[in-house]
Parts: sequence; C-alpha cells; structure tokens
Amino acid sequence: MQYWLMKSEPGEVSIDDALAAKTNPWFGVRNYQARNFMRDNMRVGDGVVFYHSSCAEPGVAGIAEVVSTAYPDDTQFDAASKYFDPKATAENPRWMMVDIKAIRKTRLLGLPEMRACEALSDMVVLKKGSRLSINPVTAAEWKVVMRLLDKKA
DNA sequence: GCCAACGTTGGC
DNA sequence: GCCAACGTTGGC
Repeated sequence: MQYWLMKSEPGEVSIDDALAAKTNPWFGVRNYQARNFMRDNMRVGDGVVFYHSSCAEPGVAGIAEVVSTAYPDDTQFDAASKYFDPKATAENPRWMMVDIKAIRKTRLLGLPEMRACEALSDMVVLKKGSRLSINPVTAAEWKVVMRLLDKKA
C-alpha cells in the first residue's frame, strides 16, 4: 500500500467533479516520470491526496484512491484530442493511466499551511520548481496531511 | 501576465 | 551525447 499526491486543475476536474463521477480515468498525463509511477508503482487501494493546482487557492482538496492498475490512455490515439500523440500506436501505447475514485472532499489545505508544517518539508509538491503532477507521498506525510485536514484551519 | 524551473526536442 | 532553444507547469 502506497500513497500518492495527484494534481488536478479544478477548472478541468475538481474534487466535486471527481466525487460526482463514479471513477475518474486519469487521462492526459504526458510526463514520463508521472506515467512510470502509474504504470509501475500504483496498485489498487493506494491512497491519493487530491490536489488542486493552477488555481486561485492551490492545495489539498480531498482524498481519493486508486481503483485500477495502469492501462493505455485512449486520448493519445484521438487526433481530435489535445492529448493526441502521433507517435503512439495501439501496439505500442506510450501513455498510460489509472482510474481514481474520490473518497471525500476535505477542507482546503492550502500551500502556506503545508509549508508551515515542518513534518511536510520534504514533500515533493512543496519543493521549489516541482512540476510533477503525480508524486509519491510517504506514510508519515500521509498521516500528517490527514491530521491537518481534520483540524480546523 | 510574469517568470523560474524543469522537460523535451533536435541540430551538430 | 551535448546543449541551446523551445514549450509547459504552476505559484504568485
């Protein structure tokens, strides 16, 4: 059992959108490191910190879980999609995705509050210049995030 | 909109 | 295989 942080732009898929859907195929990841995490390391039941990025209030917005192992992201084959990849073929898919199920919406745990928490100082998402949309989260960090989420802001 | 940081591409 | 140029991410 592992833990992850997954970024989503609320303008695309917010935690509310994710909760409304039964499962969310995590299409559109076009970064090899993030793909490899999904393809090689994600297992059904893994915990996911649902993070809102590129928005007015970036931060943790909910909790989710991984509900499938990796399979080809079909948007790579769709010429009409902005995620289309002409170099990808059905025999040799380049991009993979997993299905995510939202568990609950939480209060917004914003970046300043996360940065203020010493126990989270090594979180990848807080590192300067970190742009990776999928990050491993340690069990210790997960616990701290859960505790912060249950606290009043 | 700005810009720092990072990833990818492509010429050599 | 190097590295400059370019594109993207994402906080501010």
